[in-house]
Amino acid sequence: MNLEEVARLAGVSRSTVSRVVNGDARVSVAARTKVQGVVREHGYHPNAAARSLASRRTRILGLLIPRASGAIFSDPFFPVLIQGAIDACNDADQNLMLLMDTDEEAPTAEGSRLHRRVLRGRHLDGVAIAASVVDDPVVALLRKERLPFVLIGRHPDPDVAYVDADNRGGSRAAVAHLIAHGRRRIATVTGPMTIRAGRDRLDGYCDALAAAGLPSGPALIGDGDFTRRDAHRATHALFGQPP
Amino acid sequence: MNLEEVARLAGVSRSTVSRVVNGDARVSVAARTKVQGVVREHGYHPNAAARSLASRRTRILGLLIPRASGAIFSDPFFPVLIQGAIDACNDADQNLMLLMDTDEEAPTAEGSRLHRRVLRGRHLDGVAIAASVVDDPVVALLRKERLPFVLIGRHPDPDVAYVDADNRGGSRAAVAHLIAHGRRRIATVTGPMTIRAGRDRLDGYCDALAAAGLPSGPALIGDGDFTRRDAHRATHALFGQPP
DNA sequence: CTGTTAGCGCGTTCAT
DNA sequence: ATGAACGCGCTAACAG
Repeated sequence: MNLEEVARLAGVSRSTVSRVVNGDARVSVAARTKVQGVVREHGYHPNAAARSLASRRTRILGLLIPRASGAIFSDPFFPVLIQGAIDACNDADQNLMLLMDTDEEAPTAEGSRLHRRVLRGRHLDGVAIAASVVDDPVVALLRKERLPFVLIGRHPDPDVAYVDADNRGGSRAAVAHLIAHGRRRIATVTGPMTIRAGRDRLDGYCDALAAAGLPSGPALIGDGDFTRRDAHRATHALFGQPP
Repeated sequence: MNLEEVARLAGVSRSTVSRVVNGDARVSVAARTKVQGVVREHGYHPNAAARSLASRRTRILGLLIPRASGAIFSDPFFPVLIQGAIDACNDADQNLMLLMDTDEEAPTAEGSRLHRRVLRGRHLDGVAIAASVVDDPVVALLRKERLPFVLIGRHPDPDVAYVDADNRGGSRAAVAHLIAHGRRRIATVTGPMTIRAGRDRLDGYCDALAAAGLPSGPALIGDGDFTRRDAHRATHALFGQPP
């Protein structure tokens, strides 16, 4: 069952069927009704490949996930991220392709096998990149290929689009909330200081304390690494208890 | 840059280039070398959509994930599953599309919007279904559409392909290991008895105890629900301690 | 508002 | 071993 057949059965041309299927307004009510009937009756559904070939859009978005450090396992952020990406795609009638490099294959300047297969094959309309390192070669590659992309997490280059949480502001707000409720001795467990989000959250904590004229200091700051386990340990340490 | 251009630059026909790209043996060494040179030099890569349209294969496999109960967040199994699926796809030069129904849209007999868009659009070569309920309507739908699929988790219908862990055997082996190391009073924390894997693991536990002539009983069996939190609670309860 | 006409880029016979 | 020719199913001008 394809456009041609539907057209024949409905007594119109392929173009008209295509217009109906794609919600083009320039179709008479009669023709539209007729076509919709045939479509429903025969369960017609457009072929994705043909559509992509003709329209030059795949309706597929990529989500590139780093393999490094098995982050996808330990960091509870990833399930949330993935679910969010799926939901957003569903809302936009797009599909989500999950991308991750092979074990041995760190991305190089020429691009990995994954890169060649997916990114260069014009398999995607665009790609979101989770947790890339700042000098990730993938940025340069995607640019050269003019494939739209967005980084998840701040990027220094002003020409690179990114989305990020307001880590500093959020942290500041959280601490300000405690202060507003009368707390005067507020501790924090940080993330790694090598990671932007870690620094920003600590900065926000310091912002709020400074604004309220409250003290901080090493005794109130525990080192964490964004894992549950380490947060547990660091919190016990802050309270002067064994873990 | 497409087949046509590569052919022109290499002084051969499109067919020959296609053969080289697809690893067809029936090409002279001279032609092959020449074509490969042009391909590398100009960074040619076949267009996925055109390829799919002509070959009727997309090189995309789907992984259908249930939305129910936010399992993707709480169950550590999903990140592992996803990573495994990606790796397997990479190894087979396939791509992975992640599928999940919208919030409001439980799968019905006619199929959800997701279903229509992806499954019927012949967007996939096949699909793996994670944690479907036994009477999931998706099974009947996929069958009717002749889209290859496999369930993750046992399914009663003998005509339905599935993969599953040997829950009973694994559980039995674990308990037998403890017994072999001299333990005589062995407790377990179960999963929900409404779930096949939960029952099977409890059965395996009982198998091993019975084989060794060791006792079990309510005092040694804690009720869990596969969440970390509940396992924690149940374990404390088994030891007669507050959680 | 509708139909006709060209492609989109590639796989695949079928001759040669 | 190679090339010509057709078709995959659809979108997008264009003309009417």
